[in-house]
Amino acid sequence: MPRGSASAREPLSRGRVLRAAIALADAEGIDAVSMRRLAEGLGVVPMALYKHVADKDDLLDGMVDTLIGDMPALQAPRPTQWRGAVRDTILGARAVVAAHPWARRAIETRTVRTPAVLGHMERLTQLFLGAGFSPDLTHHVMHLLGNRIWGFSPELFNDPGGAPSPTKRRTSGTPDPQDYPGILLIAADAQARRPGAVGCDEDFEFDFALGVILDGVARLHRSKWASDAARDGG
Amino acid sequence: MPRGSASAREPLSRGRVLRAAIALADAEGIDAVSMRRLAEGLGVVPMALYKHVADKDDLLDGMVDTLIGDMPALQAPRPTQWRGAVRDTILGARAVVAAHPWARRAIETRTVRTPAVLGHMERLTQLFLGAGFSPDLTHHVMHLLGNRIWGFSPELFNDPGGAPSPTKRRTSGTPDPQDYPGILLIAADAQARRPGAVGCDEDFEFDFALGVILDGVARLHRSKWASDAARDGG
DNA sequence: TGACCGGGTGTACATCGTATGCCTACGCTC
DNA sequence: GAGCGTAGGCATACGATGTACACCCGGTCA
Repeated sequence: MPRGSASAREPLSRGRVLRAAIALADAEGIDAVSMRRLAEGLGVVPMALYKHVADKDDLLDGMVDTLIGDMPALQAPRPTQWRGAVRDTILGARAVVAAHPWARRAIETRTVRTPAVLGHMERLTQLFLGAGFSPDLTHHVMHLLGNRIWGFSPELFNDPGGAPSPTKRRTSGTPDPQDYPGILLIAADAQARRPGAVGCDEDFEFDFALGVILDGVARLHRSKWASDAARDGG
Repeated sequence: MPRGSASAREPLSRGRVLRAAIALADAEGIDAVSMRRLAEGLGVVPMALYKHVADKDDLLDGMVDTLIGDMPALQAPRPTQWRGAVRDTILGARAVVAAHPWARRAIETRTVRTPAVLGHMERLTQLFLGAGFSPDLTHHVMHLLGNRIWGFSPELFNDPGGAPSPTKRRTSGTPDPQDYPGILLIAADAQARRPGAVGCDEDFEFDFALGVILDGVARLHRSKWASDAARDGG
């Protein structure tokens, strides 16, 4: 009865819920995604969502999963091209994550491994194995890449999220820049190299770091690190 | 009146609040740290905490800050020893973080840079600058290290936190291991190398990754990467 | 003496996730 | 068609959380 018009509202589904949640997070940030706000946007009562989603954790997992499901998959590259293929795969992931500012934090906080997440990890793993990397080295390389496989690295100097309101943070004294001459020096240097820019060039930093890592990996691979059976105590 | 004994309770202070919060997090996990639980443990009403802490974010910031303040600072090393000094500094941080399981997640989610955080970053920065790294290269190296400066890297394969209760996660189907042969292969290989072990050898993976990164950095430094003025378009 | 003020108290509110039970419409079998 | 299980949306309610706001008490200082 309270339902203004009993029109043929298309029924909910897990996919529709997840897509609505992603849209809401895109529009208003991840903190705006509460079961109540989400249900409201779908013209439905909050508890209705629980027919399609186990709980809020499952919702977040689903959001991350559908997002990562959108990441492009490359055609099988030639084994000699593994370096470029890895870079392309990771930069493709980076593009997807960059389009959804909430995704970085969401991926970091998720704990379970959903199919799309595993699929992305599997593709990268196959690139290394296909290039002749040993399973052992491949394993270590995946750890070495860490969250960089998702196309992001922690923001060391920038502040993610909104600007810290100036009225807050009164209890802990604001640190004095003069106490950190080294940081000040590299900040000034960066500023001089990119006049007018705010913050660091995250895209450059990411590609730089990825390059250093893949160079190191390539060197290990060439040195037949993989074929040495006994490398540590175990 | 409700205060059982009006004994001379030692007054609260920011330090006492933060130490109590850390102890609570150590004992029962970070989720147990609510303003109410914390106040209860201190024999005080919840709102009393707000006289020493701006809000819950400030509390978390303070916890991280005092924790990082405990990290050991090395004596100034000789410039030729920068690699070992960096490694020791980071492994020292790792030891502190490892002693407080909640710290990893807490550090990741914090956004503001508190004095102790900046101090740790400053010390590392100085190690590179002192070894003759250019400010530019030092800057990139700090980004390259990322969260690894805190002594942890994302857990790719393990599940942090409590075991996922088997009754949950019913909505999204559990993935079939057979769909991920590459991951399965490296997991089986790791299992064969360390029979009876559960999960990955995080300590080894961390040191391995740190070694690859520092090797790459050393090579860049030796190749006088820093002295090339024009390296990209900008 | 009286004003101030640092610090602890009490009450109250908005918001959140979600347990539980009900109600309705559809599709199945007999 | 009669009976009925089931999927999906609804209504209510509970406990927990962060924190705004007003108060009050004991000291210090003019």
